[in-house]
Amino acid sequence: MKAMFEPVPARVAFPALEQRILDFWREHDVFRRSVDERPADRVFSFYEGPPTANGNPGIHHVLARVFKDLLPRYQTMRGYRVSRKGGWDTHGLPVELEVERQLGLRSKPDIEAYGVEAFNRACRESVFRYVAEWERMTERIGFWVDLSDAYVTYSREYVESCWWIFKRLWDHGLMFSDYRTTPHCPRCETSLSSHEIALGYKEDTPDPSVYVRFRVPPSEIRRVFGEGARARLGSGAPTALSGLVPQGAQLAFLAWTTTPWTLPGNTALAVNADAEYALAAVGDERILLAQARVADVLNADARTLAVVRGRDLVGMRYEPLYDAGAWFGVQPRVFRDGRWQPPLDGAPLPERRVVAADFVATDDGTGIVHIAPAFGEDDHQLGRREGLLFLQPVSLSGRMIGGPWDGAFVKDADPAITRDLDARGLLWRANTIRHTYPFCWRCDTPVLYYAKPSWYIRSTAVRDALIEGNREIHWVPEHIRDGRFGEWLEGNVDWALSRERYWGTPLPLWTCAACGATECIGSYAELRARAGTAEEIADPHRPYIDAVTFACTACGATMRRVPEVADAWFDSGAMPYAQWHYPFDNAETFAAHFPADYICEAIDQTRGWFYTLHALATLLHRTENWPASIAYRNVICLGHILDGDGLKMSKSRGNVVDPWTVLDEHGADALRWYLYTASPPGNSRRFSTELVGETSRRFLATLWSTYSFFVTYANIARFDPAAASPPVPQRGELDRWVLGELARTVQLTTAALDAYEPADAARPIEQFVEQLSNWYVRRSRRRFWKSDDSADTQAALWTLYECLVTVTRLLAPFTPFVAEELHRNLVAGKLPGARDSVHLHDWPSARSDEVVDAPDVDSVLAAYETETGRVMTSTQIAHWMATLDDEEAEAQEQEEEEFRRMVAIATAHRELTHYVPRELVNEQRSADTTLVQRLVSLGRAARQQANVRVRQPLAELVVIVRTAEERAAAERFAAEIADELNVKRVSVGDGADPRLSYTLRPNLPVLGPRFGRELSAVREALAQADPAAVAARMRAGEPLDVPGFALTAADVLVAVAAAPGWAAAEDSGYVALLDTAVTPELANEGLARELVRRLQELRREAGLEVTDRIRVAWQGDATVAAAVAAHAPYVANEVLALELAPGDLTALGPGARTATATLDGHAVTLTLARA
RNA sequence: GGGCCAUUAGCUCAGCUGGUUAGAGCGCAGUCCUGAUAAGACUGAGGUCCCUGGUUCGAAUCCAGGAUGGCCCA
Repeated sequence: MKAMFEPVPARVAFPALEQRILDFWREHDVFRRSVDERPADRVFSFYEGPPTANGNPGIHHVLARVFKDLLPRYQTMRGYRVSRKGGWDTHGLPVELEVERQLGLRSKPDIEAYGVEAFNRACRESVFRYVAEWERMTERIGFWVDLSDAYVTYSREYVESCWWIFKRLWDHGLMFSDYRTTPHCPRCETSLSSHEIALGYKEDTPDPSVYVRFRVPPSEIRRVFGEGARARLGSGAPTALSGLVPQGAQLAFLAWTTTPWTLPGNTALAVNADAEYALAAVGDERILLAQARVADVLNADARTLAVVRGRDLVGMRYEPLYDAGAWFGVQPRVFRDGRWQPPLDGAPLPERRVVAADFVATDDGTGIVHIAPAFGEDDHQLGRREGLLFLQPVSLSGRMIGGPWDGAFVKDADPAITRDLDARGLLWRANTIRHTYPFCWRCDTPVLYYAKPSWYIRSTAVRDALIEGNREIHWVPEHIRDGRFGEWLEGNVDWALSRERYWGTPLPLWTCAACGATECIGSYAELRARAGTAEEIADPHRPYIDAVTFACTACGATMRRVPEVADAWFDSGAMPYAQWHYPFDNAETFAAHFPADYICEAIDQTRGWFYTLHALATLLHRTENWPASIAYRNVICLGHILDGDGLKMSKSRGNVVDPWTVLDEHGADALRWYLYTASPPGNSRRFSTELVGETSRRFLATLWSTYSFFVTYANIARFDPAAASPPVPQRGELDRWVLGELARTVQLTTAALDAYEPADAARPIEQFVEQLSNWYVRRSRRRFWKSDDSADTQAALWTLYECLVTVTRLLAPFTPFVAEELHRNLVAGKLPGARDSVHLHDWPSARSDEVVDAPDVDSVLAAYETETGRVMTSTQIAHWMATLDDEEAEAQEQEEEEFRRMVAIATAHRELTHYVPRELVNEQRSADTTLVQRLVSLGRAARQQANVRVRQPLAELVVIVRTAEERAAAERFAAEIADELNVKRVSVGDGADPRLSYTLRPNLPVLGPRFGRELSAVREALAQADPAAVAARMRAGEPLDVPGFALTAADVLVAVAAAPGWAAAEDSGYVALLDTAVTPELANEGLARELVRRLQELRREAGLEVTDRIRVAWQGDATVAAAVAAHAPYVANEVLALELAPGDLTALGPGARTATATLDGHAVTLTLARA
């Protein structure tokens, strides 16, 4: 007869197993079926944050993808349809940089010379360079995502959806252009948005730290410090300043900067109006700087001559470090009426002067800030407010324009400028500081702050809505919501959108050079109509789109597209709409999937994708009656993977672990399980291949060996899962215990997954498998294969089967491969209604089924439809049951009838709604088992102390527990403890035992609240009391005799220890006392067990099957003979011997196997042969 | 300079709202058990619960300050 289950080897190579499962999924189209079989009107929406495929995937990508995979698999099993549309992020600087490297281009002029058309073609070809690697990794780790239908951000349709968004924002005044200071990458020659800047900060960056003199001209010295000049001191008393700067002495403001290259652009100095500034004398020279900085900045011999307020310095003029005219090719500009414009013809340029600004602090530098409106953000604002001169002697590529260092990169000009100032006596001090400075997150070039025109999205207009919407988002970990993300939203600034680049979504803005009019185009049809062309827009990218022009409606001149493309983050934020080409297509699909129920990325996306999704959803919500103001409801924000030294893995550090080394060695399930269980998802985690291997051995191998054990004995016992299972109440105590643990595991795991806490969901499974293997199976071993009671064997097999099948379902989202393997052998084809894949089944539900007499399913379904007019599928029933908990059921009493009916249906469909009755959860039973395990553990410890092996039977074990309930439990489970510890009798001691000594400890949780401050006195009194007497009164239930305090048994804890002569182990008040005396009778029995063990070993050495019967011959001394004589039936039964005879070694004929051994000090020769 | 997170055994991590003697897995040492046998169990060594104050009868836990690391922002 063919075995019910395929035999399972005790060891397995998981990577090879996983390959077979992958083949199975592919051949049987399991992923697609798992989606399509779920009702189309029950959508769980998942958004894939698009990765870029122009680099090799690393272990951190695996991390994100396995967490992305988990919840869609789970929700599918909960009855939802979870379509998983893949996506690829294809635009942006990373792609351009890669292509520049390939083509040997070094700058934008190089690209222009090479040709934008060819360049963009190369970009398009390069974005999928590693796509095969990505697909291979994605499939290998079991991330189910539909890459065949992935959205591609460069596609014509995707770009058009982006245009539609731009148009909506434009129409509602949410896009604008302004001349502003933005972080600028001089190599990429484009702006970086604030979230990009956030990616590139580097700590400990060395930069020059220079203190520079800004000389005050003699005329100005005379004006301020000459005859009759006055300034207010801190006290307010007027003090004559005249004479403090002698005739002919030099006077200078001292300012500090870390960017000498901005000094040629200096047009003002800023002071804090309220701060105190010192006029200090250093030799003959006079220096002005913040009073608070004098000690740090000036030499020790400097003297403070006077102190004035910053506001007294405002308006003072100083000499330019470099004359505006010295910079050939640089056009001076001015701020007039708050706007940046060319100077009026013939009008003098604004003079360099001192201005007041709130941002000036006096805790570093000199309290006097060098202002270059062409560079810093604060400087630019100040220039606008104060009408300052604007000089920008630096090109967009970061090179000096004109002057002595024409063409030098600014960072290279720093030392030259410093030397020049030194030579001219203008340098006070120069050295190097280390601070945090932003670098371009892609090309690692230091970012320059640089004023230039840019396009913006007015996200500040919806700042409150962004914050409001964020409250509705469930963040894991929770602190991100109000912490990192919330604070980011609070400090929201307008989104600098434009990039002066090539390979990106072109901004659909056309401007008229003649009159300045701007139009935004929202679709290709609109553009064709506007341009009056019948020709389709085949490719919306540059340069083709730049060629489309049309006449300005205002003045009739030609309108041309602005040169910029969009920040690629805009593309990613647009994916909820653009992935479906909404609103041009798929309006229903979009509506069904917006907002996402779940997204998941690493924490570095807080200012990236998490933000752009949220920002665009909020902005679009502003423009119309949008379905929802948030783009996602639940988000798991993953911590980074760190290397063994706790450093972030990154390509630039070269410490990236190749996922394939882990996958090939330990397999995807081990890696997945490790990532889920190692730490909560938000924590950063150290990673090593060894840790994954440990997971594999500890968890997967344990599960596998339990599974292998089951299959071995189920086949022997002809177990048939299609037969009727024995009712749980008729099974053994151990069975009911393990099923209770199982039900609790289902509850815990389900609740944790519903809360988006994968680690909390996985850990109970791990604990359950451990208990299943190391307690249930171990305790039940004999029941499986040597039971005289076939009903008991069946009960054990059924229980283990149910546990394994349910664990398989629970594991399906976590470790989809091994779950599938077990399902394929244990369930598929073995049960009516069983599916060929575990991933097509429903999630186990832990709820009650009151209705036992289930009517025919079809008739119930029909009746349900007739009565309610609604159609119910079995999947829906399963979901309904899984989500409805008791409270809800009570609250919906009016639906009781409907509930009952559905329970009936679900019960009839038991193979679909895999079902673990929650009544099985029995806290008492769980606690009892924990107690038994604890006492057994103590018993082993006692044996260890006495140095008596477990195989040697002993007469008695006395256990002592702490409470009456535990006492009852210990008595009830005495036989089990005796069996596990190989003792003849287990008794429960009461502490009065003379073999014990006592110690008393106060029960602090009880006493603390009652006595508070007096507690130490109580302790003292207790320490003085006679422990044995107190213990005696406690047992008697009398008030305790502790002077001064009325204490009862509940107030005191008694610990006991063994008196000499007994082996004892104690832990937390639990005691195991072992009678270590070995009588000749016990020794005899111990020897018999030694014989069994040696014979079993011999069976295995002989390669016998588990069920083979044997004949045994033995030789030994009188002691051995006595042992055999006393225990022959036992020995024969244990080793399946039909014959157990003393004597001749060769009597058993050829094929016999012989071994000699010294057992318990007695020489024995054993021979066995197949019967 | 600011924010968030972390800091518990050699390593990776638990430790709930304060309460008895702070735990697990791995590693190490030893012992044992076993038709689950290249598994498993037990015992042991290994801890300043990052530091300093405070609150409290009592702090790994709460509060304040600091240190170190990671991330983020300026």
